[in-house]
Amino acid sequence: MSDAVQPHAERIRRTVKRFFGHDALLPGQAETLAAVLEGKDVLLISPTGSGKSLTYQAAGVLLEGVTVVVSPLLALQQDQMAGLGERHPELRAARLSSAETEAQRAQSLERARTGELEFLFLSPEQLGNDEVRAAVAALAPSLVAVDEAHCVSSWGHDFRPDYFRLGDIIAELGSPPVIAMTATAALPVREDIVDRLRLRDPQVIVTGFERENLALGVVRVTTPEDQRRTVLDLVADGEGGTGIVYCRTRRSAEEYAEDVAALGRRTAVYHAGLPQRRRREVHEAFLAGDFDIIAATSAFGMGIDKPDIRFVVHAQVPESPDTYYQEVGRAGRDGEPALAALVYRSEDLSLGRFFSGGVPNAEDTAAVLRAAAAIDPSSSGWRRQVSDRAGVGVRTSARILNLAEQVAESGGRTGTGKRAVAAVLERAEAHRRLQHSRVDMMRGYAETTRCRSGYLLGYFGEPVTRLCGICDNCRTGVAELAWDGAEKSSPFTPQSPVTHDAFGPGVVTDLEEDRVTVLFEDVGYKTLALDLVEERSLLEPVADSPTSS
DNA sequence: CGACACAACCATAGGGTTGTGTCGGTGCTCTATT
Repeated sequence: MSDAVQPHAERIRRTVKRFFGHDALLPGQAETLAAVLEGKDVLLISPTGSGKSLTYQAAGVLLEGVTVVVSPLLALQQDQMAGLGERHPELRAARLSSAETEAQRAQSLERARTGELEFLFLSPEQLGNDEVRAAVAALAPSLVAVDEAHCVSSWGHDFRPDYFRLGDIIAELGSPPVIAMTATAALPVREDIVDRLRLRDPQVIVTGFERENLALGVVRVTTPEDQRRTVLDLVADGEGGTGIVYCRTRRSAEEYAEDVAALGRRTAVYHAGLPQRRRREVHEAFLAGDFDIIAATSAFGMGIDKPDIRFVVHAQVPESPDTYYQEVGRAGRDGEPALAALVYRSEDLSLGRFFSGGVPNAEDTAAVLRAAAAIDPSSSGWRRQVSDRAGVGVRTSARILNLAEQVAESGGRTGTGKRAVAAVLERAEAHRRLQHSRVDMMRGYAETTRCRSGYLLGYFGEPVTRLCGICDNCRTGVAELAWDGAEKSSPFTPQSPVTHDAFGPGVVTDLEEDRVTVLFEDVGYKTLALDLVEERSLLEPVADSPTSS
């Protein structure tokens, strides 16, 4: 046990025993709780089912005062509150959302004021509302827990821009310690979380990434007919086990649901186009074991904590290893063997590029920057006013404002002129390049002859010390040919800074015998052949700065 | 970016080719009607 843990160990142990009935803590929990007691921020990266909820709950109990829990989905908030209510009725929780009436909301705030509530659940959008934020700030919360914190990065850039404002919001809540929790986060996602939540010198705690019971595999197909048959064969091979078929479009999910049902499995379709009620029904029936197979879009995911999912088949390749790992991570939580099969047609990669392609146009950007400069930022509903005045939709407008803020933070050009507009657009372009490079990394995964597990672990910045032995490449023996053991005779080291002639500064994310993958600040992930890099000395290690030694 | 629907085209019938347009994922919240 580390020195930081020691002074608090007894108190932590007693609290966890008394409130949650556990004698021992799981990996990462004690460190997280000790750090929070020291007033530090924590980024906790830990698989689902490893006790992340208990960690923030115990932290909330250890710290006097109300804990604000930021959670992305209303359904998830409901699950968490129900779990608390069932197991720990003495730990009172409430939430503020659009599902509560004005009277209920007032009552919850009142209960929080009198100290009756331990936990208050909110979406980032609620906290983005001026009045709600002021009311929560008046409670002087002692802790902010951000659940599913990867959403900051995956949604904050465009889909749910309020995620990008959480840093400012937490400051307005009085800057209490923050626990950000997620199951997976590659380097740029961690950076987004730390930057956007404004975590102060956070303790980054990573516990077990590898899923030893998950057999990864890829089936390469060329025609749509081939693809369809392969998916259905994989489901049929599932030997009666429970599984998910992930599809990229609602339509494809509908079609596969029909085809799979024809195999005689109890099947349902799930996507965001279904009525709310139906979605809840399917979700609950699946957890209860009343469906065998769900054909779904990416809408089916967070909150699916079912231990005995035996396989996850991707009918089309997703847009990034980040998404892929999240989705396959739902299989085999019980530790029994599980299968993750990707049916890969390279044409499907283009959909990933389309979905991550949008960059705001120059006219909208200029209009929003002008409107923002003309309206007093402290006036209520500023963002709404800016959007109205600029004549640009709220979401686009919010995104442009977020981009402009990032430009300002990094010392870029501000104001309303041509060069300020260009700086905003360049920022958006840089993000688009990162997204597209993630698609390239997904292609790399699908086409690699390496151990698949090793490829993903490397992508997520984890040390690769052995072959998984159960992925398709390991089983056919091709992975062994590429494997050169844990020792790498490369001039580069994982996680170390480098600089490239054309791509600029970056960080080494992964090493193979003959190539190196670098995450560049401006262009995202690039995998470079080592012989070429050495021959032309394209890539130079950057000496460690004195501060980091 | 690419799949798909639909229309126009050729030319004396209807099926293939080419061109044009549309659509594609993830959720919160607010507001006005039933």
